[in-house]
Amino acid sequence: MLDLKRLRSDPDAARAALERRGGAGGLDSVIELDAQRRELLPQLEALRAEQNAANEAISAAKAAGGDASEQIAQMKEVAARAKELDGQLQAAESELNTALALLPNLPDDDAPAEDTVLRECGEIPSFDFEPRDHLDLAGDRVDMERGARLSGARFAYLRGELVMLELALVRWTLELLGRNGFEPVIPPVLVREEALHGTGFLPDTEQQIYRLADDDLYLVGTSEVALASIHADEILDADELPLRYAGFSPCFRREAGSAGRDTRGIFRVHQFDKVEMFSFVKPQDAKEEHLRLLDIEEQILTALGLPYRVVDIAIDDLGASAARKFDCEAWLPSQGRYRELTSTSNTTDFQARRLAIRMRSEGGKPELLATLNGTAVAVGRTMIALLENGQQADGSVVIPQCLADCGAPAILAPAEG
RNA sequence: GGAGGGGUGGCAGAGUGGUCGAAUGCACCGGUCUUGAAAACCGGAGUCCGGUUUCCCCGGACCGCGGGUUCGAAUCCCGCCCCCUCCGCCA
Repeated sequence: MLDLKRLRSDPDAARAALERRGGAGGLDSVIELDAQRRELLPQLEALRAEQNAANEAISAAKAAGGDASEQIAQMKEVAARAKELDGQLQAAESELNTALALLPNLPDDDAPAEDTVLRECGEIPSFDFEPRDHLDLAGDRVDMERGARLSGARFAYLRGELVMLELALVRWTLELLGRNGFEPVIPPVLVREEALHGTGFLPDTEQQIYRLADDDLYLVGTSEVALASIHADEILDADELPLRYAGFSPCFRREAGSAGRDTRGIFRVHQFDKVEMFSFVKPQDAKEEHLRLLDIEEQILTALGLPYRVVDIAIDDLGASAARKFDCEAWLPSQGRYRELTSTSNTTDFQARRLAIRMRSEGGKPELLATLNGTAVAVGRTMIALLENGQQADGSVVIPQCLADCGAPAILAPAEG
């Protein structure tokens, strides 16, 4: 959510920023509704003041044993008018809130108009054989057929050695993040609407989200939702910032509208596990923290021996809450191209405002802080990259030593059959 | 799932229709006293929204959240959320 005061005092700057991300249409109605509200509010407050004064007089009269029936009769009318005004005000406010919630975050000045590759790192492997894709390499350790039989398309059983690989990957990642100040968290993945609204996924991406039929709860598409909400309605001590969390949880996405895309294997599935980084920082530290999250993502990819590139994401591809976003894309030999593995966003005060997360500096007033998120490891996609880049001519896969040290098999046997 | 109890300021805890934004205690921040400290005493202090001579004052809102009754609601009524206890069930 954007700062209404800033929109009011400098609408042109906001309009210019919103136009960069493809339309400032909603802004005008916000400003109009705000003006409406600001006209009604003082009227209502004047009536309330009148009521308050009368209430004092009435109770004084009654205490003195006098009669206040005339004044009470008068106040009846005032109360009726106040009620009517209040109705109008609430209608205006609710429209205003809806309109305001539809506005995305203002993009960072540095966010580019086009996707921009910042760098390519690591060595793209060259094979003296035709590289297999992850599904061929995994065999029935990624069991799509039975997954589909159980739950439908885009679901899979992960089996055998790959389970141990996942656990090692998660363990290794959480330890690395722990050294970087992130507290591990396993959050609820079933959340109320407020949490999704607060993080900007609603009303923006409804069609991507699973909703329970009987319980006003939603399955999260990322633990970002739960991590952001961990401090909702709190005023944090500025001295204890930054606060960093590493969430580990399954993620659920409907993938509506992506029919026919990435249908093979587990690249795009309805359920996957992910380790997510989330930071609460002072506003002035947000950009630096963003680079820090990106750096950790790169450290992870580098340590796993995966060739990757970093993309500065175009303004029109930013999610509603992001002011700027970097993706890390790993090289997939079977596709001969880079594909998204991780992503980090600076959401500035957009989520903090919606979730009412503030900080207080020594002796100061509460002020909004900034939130940032970044993928540490999207397990499914990372395993794809590990399999495909680590494959050998016989179909076996060499797993990085750091993961073997955490309990992964050092070498995955060739798939059977 | 059944039965009951409860959500009040940073914490504890009064308050069941009328000067209640809210007693009191603790904690906190000033000040007096003291060589210094403690104690004692005096004073201050919440959040949000408007206005404004922009933190100086004025108005409004906030006693879990949202409605309702009333001239007037922390207090009465309804719905929701959360916490606790007991029973049942369960990994």
